[in-house]
Amino acid sequence: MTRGRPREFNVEDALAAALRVFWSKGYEGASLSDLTESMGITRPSMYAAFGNKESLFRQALDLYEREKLAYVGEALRAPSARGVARNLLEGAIDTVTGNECRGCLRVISSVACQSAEPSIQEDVHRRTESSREALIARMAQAIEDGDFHTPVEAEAITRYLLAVLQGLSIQAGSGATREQLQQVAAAALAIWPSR
Amino acid sequence: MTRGRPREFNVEDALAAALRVFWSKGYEGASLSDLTESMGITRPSMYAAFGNKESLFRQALDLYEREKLAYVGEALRAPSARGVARNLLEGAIDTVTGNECRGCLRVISSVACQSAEPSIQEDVHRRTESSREALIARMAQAIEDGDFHTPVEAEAITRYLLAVLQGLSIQAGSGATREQLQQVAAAALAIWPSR
DNA sequence: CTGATTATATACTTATCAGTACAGAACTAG
DNA sequence: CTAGTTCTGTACTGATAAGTATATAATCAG
Repeated sequence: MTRGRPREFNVEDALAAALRVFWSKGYEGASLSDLTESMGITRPSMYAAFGNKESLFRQALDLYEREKLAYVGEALRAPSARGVARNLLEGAIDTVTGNECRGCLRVISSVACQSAEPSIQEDVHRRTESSREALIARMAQAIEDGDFHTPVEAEAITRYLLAVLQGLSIQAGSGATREQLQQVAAAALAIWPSR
Repeated sequence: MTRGRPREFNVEDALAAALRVFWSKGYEGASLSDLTESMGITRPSMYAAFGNKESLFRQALDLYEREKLAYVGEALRAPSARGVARNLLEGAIDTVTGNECRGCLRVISSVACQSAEPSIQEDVHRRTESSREALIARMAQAIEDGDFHTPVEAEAITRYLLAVLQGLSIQAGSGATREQLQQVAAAALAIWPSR
């Protein structure tokens, strides 16, 4: 029951193109001209389909989390804290080096939106915090399970692991190769203090 | 022997003000109006004293490295790899939480200059690489000294430590407290594989 | 075929960007 | 004092930013 002239472009494809632009240039660095050119649509079509630049960015973040951060939820289901850490490290390396854009869009956004509208910063912050809470809960369970050789606090070990993962994103964005990042992950896992 | 009308502002103070603006907003997020307002000078005065926005940014980076990254050079002179790691972690926490701006300007710049002029990206990249080379050399020495309990490669352990440090910067920028970051550092040091 | 509806393309709006022209002000050299 | 030099403030430049008005094109309901 669609009335009126039908849309001539595919919304998902256009959103995927916008995601690539935001991923490589950041929210503020991506101009509407950059975006609409990559999306293959005109400016009014973008506004009609996605609202405005901020809304387009949020929808691109949603797509990113659905398509590129799915590994996080799976990683948490590993049977041990070591398995969680290994899965997260491997998944992060895949994501930050396995696409045409380097680095993690969430990490990029948490840094590169410092001068953007507060609503954008809050959105990015909320997403980051929600993942951290989930990882803290998983680590608390691992502590209860007796996974750790040494006494650790759930938040501290979580923030430590997140720091390594964030560092992988930074280094990927600065040109580190997949092999170099795999050595980092191997070093981190070699000293990881749990089963 | 200065001829002509004397400058009415202090160049170092103005540069320090510009540094704070770049630090909090990034290179592209900092507009000339933001900069000159914080510096307390007019636009032509800025251009006369510093050249242009890019040159101002480079000089601000120079000032940042002189004043805020001095701890890196000192940290490398610790007698053991563990001492180097501890000093770098402590120095990083001081720098990323001890100023009115949060995070490390170098890390911020390596992410937030993705859509800036290539010459800026190259400058930031070169500075980052130079620090990494120095740390790799120090770790190679530590390996030769027999500091490490387990076999490690200098570049891998360097990139691992840098990843933790970069993660501290990201988390500071996202609102983590000094105490939270100190727990991360403590966790990293507790499992650090050398004397 | 007609009318309502929705999408498209062109061309516009206002605001802001980095950078500068120019006139006048403040100093030194003589 | 005057002449030369350098800095300051106002007001501008052209380019680009995000967002939109308007006319037209393509569909559906009747």
